[in-house]
Amino acid sequence: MKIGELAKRTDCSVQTIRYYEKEQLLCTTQRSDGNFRLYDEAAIEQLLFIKLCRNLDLSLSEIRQLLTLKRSPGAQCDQVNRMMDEHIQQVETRIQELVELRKHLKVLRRSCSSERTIEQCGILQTLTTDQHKNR
Amino acid sequence: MKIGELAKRTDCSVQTIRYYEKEQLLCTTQRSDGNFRLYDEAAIEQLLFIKLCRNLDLSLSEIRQLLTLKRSPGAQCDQVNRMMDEHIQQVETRIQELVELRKHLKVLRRSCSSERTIEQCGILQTLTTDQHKNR
DNA sequence: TTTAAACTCTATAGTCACTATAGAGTCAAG
DNA sequence: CTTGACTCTATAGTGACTATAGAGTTTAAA
Repeated sequence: MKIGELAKRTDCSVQTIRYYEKEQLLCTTQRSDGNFRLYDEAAIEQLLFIKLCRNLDLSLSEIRQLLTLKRSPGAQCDQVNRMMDEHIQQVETRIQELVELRKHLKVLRRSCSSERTIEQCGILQTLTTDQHKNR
Repeated sequence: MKIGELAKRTDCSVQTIRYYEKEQLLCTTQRSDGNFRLYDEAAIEQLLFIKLCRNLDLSLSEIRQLLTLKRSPGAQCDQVNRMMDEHIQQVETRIQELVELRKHLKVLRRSCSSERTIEQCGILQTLTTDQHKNR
């Protein structure tokens, strides 16, 4: 299977696959006579695993760690658990930040209506006034 | 006031100030004999305005638009309102995504406990099994 | 007065996870 | 044998900075 078919079967772009290889998330593969990458079914598995992790917003570095761990089945899985806990914490924090942000944005948005000129614009006025609070 | 003092008074790094100048968020300033940038109080105002907008997660491009609008006080402020509405929508969407993600992560995390080996690791097992669902 | 420290300058590279492009080579069908 | 679809490598771009190198400027102390 050449890279194009792998891309199609995993719904991943060709460039991304090459990028993952460079980043050591996929092993270097056999090459054909014409220097084309050749993949087997295991490559599909590996790539789908990576995609799944990316959907969970894990970084490539985190995924690299997981892949390494997968290769030592006897080790304790504390490290996997710790990574997940940290990751969940990061997501929690980001949600909190965004909820706060949304609140601010809505307050700000309510301070203006469409019929005004820039000069009267409640949003710009609020922003301009708030500058001074930040000093 | 030289760039270092401006940085201190706005709690902004020197590099960031130079970056904003390059990106046309701050005007080019007078220079001293030794080619140092010289700022006045208005620069503080402008920079604080930018910081405030960045805290609202507005992009530099959005902020550039706001700054341009601020300079034409007679114009209608529809554009400001529209930008804010779009921005709020983006934040909403991202919050929804992250809430979904958090749910997935928590389910996944509950599938494992610390005393297991990698081989028994519920997280890795789930991820490895889920691969197949995605095909 | 020298010299050292602290500041400033420009230009460039790095971050992350890709995406896009150029320019060249490979391969199968018609 | 040529066309078109594919593949290869290498490089640059994204956004909003951060970090570095190597040079010049200014201020204060020795």
